[in-house]
Amino acid sequence: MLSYFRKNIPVGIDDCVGNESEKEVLMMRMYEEHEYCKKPKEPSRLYRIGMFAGMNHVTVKTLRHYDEQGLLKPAYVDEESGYRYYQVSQIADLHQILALKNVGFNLEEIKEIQMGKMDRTQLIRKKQEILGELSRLTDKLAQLESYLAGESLNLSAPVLVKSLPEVTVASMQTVVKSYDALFDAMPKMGEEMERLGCVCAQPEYCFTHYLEPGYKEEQVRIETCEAVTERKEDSELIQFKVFPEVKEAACIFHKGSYNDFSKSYAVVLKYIEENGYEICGNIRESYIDGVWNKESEKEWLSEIQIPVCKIGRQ
Amino acid sequence: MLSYFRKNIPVGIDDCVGNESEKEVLMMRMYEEHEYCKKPKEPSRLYRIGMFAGMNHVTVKTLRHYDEQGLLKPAYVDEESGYRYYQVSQIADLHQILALKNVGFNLEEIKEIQMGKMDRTQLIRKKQEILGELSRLTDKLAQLESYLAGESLNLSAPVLVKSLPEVTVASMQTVVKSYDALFDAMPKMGEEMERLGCVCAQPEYCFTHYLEPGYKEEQVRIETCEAVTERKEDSELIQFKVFPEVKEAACIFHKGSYNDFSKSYAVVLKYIEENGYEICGNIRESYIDGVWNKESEKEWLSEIQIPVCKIGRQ
DNA sequence: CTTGACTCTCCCCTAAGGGGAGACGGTAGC
DNA sequence: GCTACCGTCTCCCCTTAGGGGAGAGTCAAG
Repeated sequence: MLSYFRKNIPVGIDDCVGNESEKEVLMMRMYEEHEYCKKPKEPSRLYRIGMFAGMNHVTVKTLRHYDEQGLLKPAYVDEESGYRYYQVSQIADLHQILALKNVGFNLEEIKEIQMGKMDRTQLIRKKQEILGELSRLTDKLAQLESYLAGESLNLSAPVLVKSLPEVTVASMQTVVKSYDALFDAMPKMGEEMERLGCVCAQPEYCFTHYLEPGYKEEQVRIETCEAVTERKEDSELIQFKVFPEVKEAACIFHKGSYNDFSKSYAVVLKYIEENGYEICGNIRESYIDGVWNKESEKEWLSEIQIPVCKIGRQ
Repeated sequence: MLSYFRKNIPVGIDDCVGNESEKEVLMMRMYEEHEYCKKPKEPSRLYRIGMFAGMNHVTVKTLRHYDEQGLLKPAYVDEESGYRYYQVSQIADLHQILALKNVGFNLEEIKEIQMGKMDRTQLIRKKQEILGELSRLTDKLAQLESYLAGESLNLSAPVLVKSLPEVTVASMQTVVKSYDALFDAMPKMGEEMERLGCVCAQPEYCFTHYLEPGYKEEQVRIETCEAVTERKEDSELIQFKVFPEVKEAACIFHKGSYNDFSKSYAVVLKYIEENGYEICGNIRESYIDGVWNKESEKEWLSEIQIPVCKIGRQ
């Protein structure tokens, strides 16, 4: 505590300077000689920005930015050179800013805190924010893990959880002997829809709705649906119905022949399990490209949509 | 699957168009009539950007951005109007982009993945990234909790963990009867340093180093240190030494009389405990503003620095 | 032909600074 | 007093993943 001797150095310029006399006092202090220090002209209690930055492990740019934002004004700014001079006691203020930034507050919020507009509720709100971010991040991690577990297989056909909007459809229930017979009834349905004056919705959305959960080898009860712009009169073959919105559905695109559907099912079901979801609705298979517009089976495209919800979150 | 009938629609334009014949084919398909749909001029397999965006729960801006970045080029762009047209099969590509984004990849990385520059190591690196972010976030949470626990007390004098750089000091060991006698030996030390030709380091750093851990009421062995530019010859009173860098030190600023030091100690020690640190070095008290330059005790400023390390991380 | 809904490009904006250019300021050595 | 060198100033552009809007052109329906 050698500076102990310097009792008679003029003091009291804690507030930011504004007039000439204050400036003079500050400059006097800057050039005051230490009792024994051999660098008499080095400012002793006022530091230029580079030194102040170095003392506090921050960059010059950062200090200038805080000055601009009004978070930490230098104790004194030379009018002609524009040089910023900082006091040692401002370390504490900077310290506070850095600590608040560490907790996740942004500069705007920190400024409000400085102005005293800070209460418990804001701290709690920030805590909620962090918790939310934390859960989002753990979700990401789980998905990444599932990618890592499944090799690159599911990188080209990834699972995405999205919502399915409400949709009005023309539907036709059938029981097909096997999955192969799935498309047999379709021509009839097309004719019937044309007869009833149906207009297809845009974008087109044509899918098979599996009416029973689980996998059965035969006697599969399904519903063939096509989105339409409005309900028409029900006929013997066709009923109109509205599917309510599905908040979350795990979806995967399947490219290629329908014989390989099981692979895509494996991927999406694994995803559901590994990411803490459970199936909470009947599965839809949406047909996008197929024999009607693609010559090669390899170009066929479908989407499997499985309504899910997070376990425990009902 | 009503579009089943449309077997004879020209196909095979999966690649992005470039020449005139391809364009014509595409436009043909756009204006193709459905068998039964009543909006014959509505494009059937090509969608404009708004529709394509709506189908996929993304914004138009996003699609345009992906186009610019080369992540998802529209299947066809009208040369005169500049309109972007998307194919249904591109939903799968968009799907992949969104899924990768969900896992935390940025657009640049996604582009690399699309180009096949993707291997397991990158997935693992991304996982490490997420884990790091996760631990940073839990740290934030812990600090926030400690703020919440301590009311607003420590918001004005927050604890910050930072590094202390290597420093060369002149030191003088003494045993003081009580903390009150701490400053008694200082004038002597100042004179001696002057005699030895010491030059104070800039910025000034003058502190008491407590040589024994724990708190003792009397017979405190301390070391008074002042940073200097270079070593000089040791004298009977003064030795020169180099403090190595301290990687992590929990620091707190203390404003006001030294009688209240215990309060600041309480705050910082609580912080250390609550944030999973432990003390791993001797405590320093750095004196910044004091009786030598401030009239009012309220303006005195000191900093308590406690070397710490994360428990378990050595 | 008009209207309204869509789309285009172009420009500026975000948070917290980073990087650099060109011009001064301050100090040290000669 | 001159020069070299470092520190600092302001000003400008850049980062991500798009958002907002202006002004102009397009598309389909009445």
